[in-house]
Amino acid sequence: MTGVSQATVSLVLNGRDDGGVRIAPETRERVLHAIRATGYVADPVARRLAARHNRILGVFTYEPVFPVGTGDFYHPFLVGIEESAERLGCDLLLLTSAPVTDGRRRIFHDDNRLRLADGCVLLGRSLDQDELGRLVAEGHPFVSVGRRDDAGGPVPYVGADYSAATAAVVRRALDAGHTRLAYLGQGAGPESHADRFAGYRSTLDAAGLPTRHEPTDRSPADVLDALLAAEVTAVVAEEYADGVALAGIARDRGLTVPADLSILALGDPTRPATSDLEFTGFRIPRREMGWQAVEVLTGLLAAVPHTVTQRLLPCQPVDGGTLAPPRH
Amino acid sequence: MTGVSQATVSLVLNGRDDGGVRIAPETRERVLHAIRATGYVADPVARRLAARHNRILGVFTYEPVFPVGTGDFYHPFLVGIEESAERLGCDLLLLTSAPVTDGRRRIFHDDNRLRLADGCVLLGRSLDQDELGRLVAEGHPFVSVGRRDDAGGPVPYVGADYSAATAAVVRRALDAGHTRLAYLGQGAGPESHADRFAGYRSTLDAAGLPTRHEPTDRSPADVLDALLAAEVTAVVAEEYADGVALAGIARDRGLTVPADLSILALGDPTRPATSDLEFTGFRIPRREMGWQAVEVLTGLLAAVPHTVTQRLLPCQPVDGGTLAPPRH
DNA sequence: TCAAGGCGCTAATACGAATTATCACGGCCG
DNA sequence: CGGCCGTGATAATTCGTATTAGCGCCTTGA
Repeated sequence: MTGVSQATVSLVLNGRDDGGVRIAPETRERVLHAIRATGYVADPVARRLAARHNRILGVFTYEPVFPVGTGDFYHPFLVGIEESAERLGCDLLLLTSAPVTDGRRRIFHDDNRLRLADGCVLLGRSLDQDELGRLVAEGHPFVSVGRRDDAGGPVPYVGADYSAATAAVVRRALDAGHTRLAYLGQGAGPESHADRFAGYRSTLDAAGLPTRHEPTDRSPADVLDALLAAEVTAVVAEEYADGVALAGIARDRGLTVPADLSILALGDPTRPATSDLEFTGFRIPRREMGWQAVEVLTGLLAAVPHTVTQRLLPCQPVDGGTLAPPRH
Repeated sequence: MTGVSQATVSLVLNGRDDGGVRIAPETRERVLHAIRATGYVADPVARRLAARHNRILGVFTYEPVFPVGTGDFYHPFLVGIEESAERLGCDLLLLTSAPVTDGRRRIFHDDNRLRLADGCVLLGRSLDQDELGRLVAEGHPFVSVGRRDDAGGPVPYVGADYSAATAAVVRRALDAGHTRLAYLGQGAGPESHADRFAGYRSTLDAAGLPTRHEPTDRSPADVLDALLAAEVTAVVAEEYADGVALAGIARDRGLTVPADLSILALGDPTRPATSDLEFTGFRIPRREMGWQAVEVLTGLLAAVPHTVTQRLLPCQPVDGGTLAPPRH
């Protein structure tokens, strides 16, 4: 249309006028006019191949991206991620094609489109250690939402400070006069569980009080029996849903929460569970974690110096009504 | 590593053994071994450049993808889209980078990554007519979630049959004995509104009853006054939230819903609105619309013959408690 | 005896843009 | 008049893959 070469179009298209590049204003105008007339847009694929980046951020979740069963626990993270992406002019590639092998989604498979994106945000309660290690080893830029242990190298993350938040919850129970507290949950496995347990244990240790760990592989009724037998007066529940179940069975037995038993929830519900109780505990800054994850990732991509790539955000305390002084 | 050419690797990588392609089993094994050893994965960008498609579906929303303010009205659509995409082994590209110009997001801008995807799902109450026309004209494969009028050509869509669903709701009111019904809402503009109004009007026309259209640009109080003055006994509310507002003001005036006034809601809430009433009306098959949208799109892409590209799905009636026979 | 085809593989090319080295052309200087 | 420089543009190369037309040798059938 304009009689110029492909190179010239490229230069005009990208508004280049820096070092060494010179286009006569008249020519530039002619090309721009043709671009507008035809609505020409550079093929993003070819562009990416040549330029090595394309402002696309991958989002990989170990759970379905738009969850149904998990009661939308992950939704706020995605809201935050989207808001950041929009602000930064990035598109999001949801890696939904990852096949489920051996009961879990895998990032690396024989047609993964991971590298189509400049970098990647990882989401999920527990990330596969091998895959994480491989991401680190191969130098893929990525950020985990949620703290992760090293995997052959430091893992960039934006997590919630479960340890501090749990410690704060436990201290509130201590302040209320409790001396026999139990931790209800795994307390191990995913970092988020281990961190909570660490916060629980260290606070009680510091207070010189005994700890008690109640696993969740038994029925709530059995758990309650064990707790009562041990004269426990306050329980911190790793999972909101476990707290709800315990409260339910306690009520069935004629016990009142919190008068007879205080129950504290360490975070928002990850499994669907409804209760008319509002639990004392804390709220996870999920949206903010999404924001900052994208921030860290783009910082990584742009190699911005002094970017802190491991961040723990504080959780917001929730008063609720499930903590009361112990009976004597 | 194996001493073979790039072409051979490509052939082995893609498991080609069809027409004309022959690789010695021994060679194939050697290459496969090297691939496994190095964890080599073909660059999806280059692959796309050569193959012209990449199993990536674009998702463009005229509202934020992960909405907060709209009370997650769009969430179920996305759930359906994701489920289909996962089943089909497709990734989703959320076109979040679309800039907002003149108060609305635009698909076409000077760096749109639309063509990176094989096709595109469009979501939103009202799609820009010009952009829709351009998509049709340029032959971009796409599907709209929600029925759309032609835009210089037929628009592929998967919509809800608002017209039929509204007609059914109105007929229920007629069966209950109502003869003076009003339509509360725009009744025009987006296709979804126009369709509802068409269902309302045609049903009353067929019954030989008068129609009454109450716009929403006045306060609920004024609306209620007008309705009572006209001795209207049943109102169909285009928007759930408008129904809630009307019910609220009616209650303030000492009226009872539905004894004094029946209020029917034409679909799920699109704006946040809470009410202790469960409205009689219908439910939009949002998740299913998402499923089928992806189905239509992939049908379009694969040029599957006899694919119906314009589909209207039935809405599910909801009984609720806001319809009662009129007082005499 | 010879054309036709089978065999396993590779060289070359296409995909569409970004980038860089280089070109032709005047004008200016000494 | 030759050399130099600033101009404005382009040819050529690159990115990493998919695809195709052959390569030379050997077997087969007529």
